[in-house]
Amino acid sequence: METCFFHVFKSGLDSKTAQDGEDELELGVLDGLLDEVEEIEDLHAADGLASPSEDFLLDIGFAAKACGLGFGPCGVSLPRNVSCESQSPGLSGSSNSAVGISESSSVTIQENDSLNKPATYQLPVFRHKRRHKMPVQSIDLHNHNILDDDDEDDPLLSSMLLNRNGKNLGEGSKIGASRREKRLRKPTQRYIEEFSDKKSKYFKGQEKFSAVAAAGMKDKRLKVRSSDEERSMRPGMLSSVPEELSCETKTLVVSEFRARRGRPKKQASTSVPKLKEEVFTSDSDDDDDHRVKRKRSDKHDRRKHQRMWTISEVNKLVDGISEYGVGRWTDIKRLLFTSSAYRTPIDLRDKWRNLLRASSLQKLKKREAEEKQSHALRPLPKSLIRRVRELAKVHPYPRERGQKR
DNA sequence: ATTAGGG
DNA sequence: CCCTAAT
Repeated sequence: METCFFHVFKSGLDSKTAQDGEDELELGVLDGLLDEVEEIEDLHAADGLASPSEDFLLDIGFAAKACGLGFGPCGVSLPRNVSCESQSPGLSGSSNSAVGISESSSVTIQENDSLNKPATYQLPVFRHKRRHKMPVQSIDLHNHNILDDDDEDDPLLSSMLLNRNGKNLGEGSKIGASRREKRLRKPTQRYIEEFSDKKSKYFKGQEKFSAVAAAGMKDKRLKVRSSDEERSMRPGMLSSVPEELSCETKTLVVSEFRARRGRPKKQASTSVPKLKEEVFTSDSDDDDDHRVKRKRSDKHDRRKHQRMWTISEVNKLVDGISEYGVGRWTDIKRLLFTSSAYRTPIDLRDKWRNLLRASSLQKLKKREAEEKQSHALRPLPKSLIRRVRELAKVHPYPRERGQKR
């Protein structure tokens, strides 16, 4: 079974990377299509050390390992790969875009659906309860399951996740119960807040774990919210954590309610009546849509939700700027970032600003000792930086062009 | 509605 | 990232 996946995926990736190696522009063009695949490819482009097949081998290794260990989720890990694999050929093949992604993604989920039953590992008591209640909220629950698997087996985490699921059940219908049930019924909006907070804190404390996970098993799905942690990671790893992937998939799956989540538009969604589904999606999702709820918590930490800019994204941005010019951010967003719901035009501009700063900064610093440290801060490939610098020369950008001493 | 600039 | 002022 694995071999099959491996074969297809490898071939797809290989062709992909081959193109990449040949022409840099090609990459830019292809970038517009898919993020997930590109993520991988760019990773290779960036560190140039790991070969695609090697990387994937690790992935498979992980999947196999998970299966061997008797974790239910193997059914989940694999389809994951399937999704990737099914996308790459389409990508190299023709100019399909968001549609293609959506299709393959949904397929992935469906596959999960069928294979997913054993996905509840480490769920002693709740497992039964959950199965009883499964019928109605099947979709949502499955989402959770996927998440659970993604987050690896962790006592604390899984317990938290458990509570999450439990909460859903509680809301779906009252369940009779034991001591634990006490916890289950409680979780209200308040709890949700608490949870998200705890979650981020927890992750901060677990740098080692995540690092190991990212490096050891190359678990691309391991999602990290706290930006601090990501910054502290080494460049290679950093680029190997495509947050978009999981989010994209999720978003597509729940596309029904997906109207506009998170920040994309901030004006409209304030006084919209909340559907019951929304409750679920809100907790099934990450901290993204917390802002919508207008609570104190999101009031003071504004940049709570941040997505790391992957090199592929930066690439796209630079391409867009060189194509349409500086200042045409809406266009760039529309044409090159259609697949990513987040990343508003403003974000693009901000990123560009930062890029300029970074490039000019790097130009000034030539010390090797500095380079070591700075290397950790910016995994940006030289070619990219070069392009940024060129664009910086051509396009005058207020403030930044002035070259702060 | 978009963009520039600043926090 | 977020917010605000200016277009």
